[in-house]
Amino acid sequence: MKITTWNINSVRLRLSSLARLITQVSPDIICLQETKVRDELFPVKDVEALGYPYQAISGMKGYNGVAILSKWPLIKIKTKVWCKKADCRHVFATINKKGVRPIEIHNFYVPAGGDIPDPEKNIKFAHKLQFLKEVAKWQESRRSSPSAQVLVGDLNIAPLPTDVWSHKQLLKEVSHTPVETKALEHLLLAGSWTDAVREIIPPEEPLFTWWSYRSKDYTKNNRGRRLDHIWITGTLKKHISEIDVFHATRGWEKPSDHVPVTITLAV
DNA sequence: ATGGTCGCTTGGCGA
Repeated sequence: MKITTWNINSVRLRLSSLARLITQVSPDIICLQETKVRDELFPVKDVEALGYPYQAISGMKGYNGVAILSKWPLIKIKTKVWCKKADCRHVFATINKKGVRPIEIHNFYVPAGGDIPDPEKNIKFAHKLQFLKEVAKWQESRRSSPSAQVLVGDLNIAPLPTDVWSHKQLLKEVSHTPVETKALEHLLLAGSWTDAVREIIPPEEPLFTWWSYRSKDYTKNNRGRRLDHIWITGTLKKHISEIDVFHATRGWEKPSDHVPVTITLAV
């Protein structure tokens, strides 16, 4: 089972990129973030034609939006409201493929948090921390639920020193501040998750999934960050067969600033 | 230290 997560930054603008990704990676499940489209306008038919008839979508006009596209039936589709905002940042469902045990999959788009890493001065940063706190609390309360779970998404935090181009220079930048990386660690522990990507790619090795648009040539200084994650529960740990960060998309025409990350599970 | 670029919409916000 191949599961891909990708912050696509507008699903309508990048349908052809999605098609190209599918040709090259052929995932069973694709989790998108920043779809930026209301559900009524989601390109359901186009996505069906690409081979994904089962879709769990949660979108709004202009901002945010998440979607799970699947080759296999999705059951128990749900969304959650966090921080009392119905801002389409979390959709989850159970993958119900014949002959495979059900896997619950969570797709998150964590608030980016603005520019100033101080919750007193920056309401967006306060929102980000509150969001992580609420999700962690929820995870603690449902520890006994499905044993096979996957959590993916744009978590907007690069936790390890090797998840950013310069640990030292980014310690005061939103996405890599200690308060955020601690909050993410707390969430990871709260749900008893394993960082599947770092199980395969050694933590010593720099690894990025996002490069800012605000640079002429992203390859030149390689100033990236690992903001996109795949976490799994313990029972799936022994089934990881591959992790792929599909860097190529960042060099495509009209790229998203994030690249897809894929896990292959031998289930 | 600052500004740099996108996408959704057409002025300005969010990333």
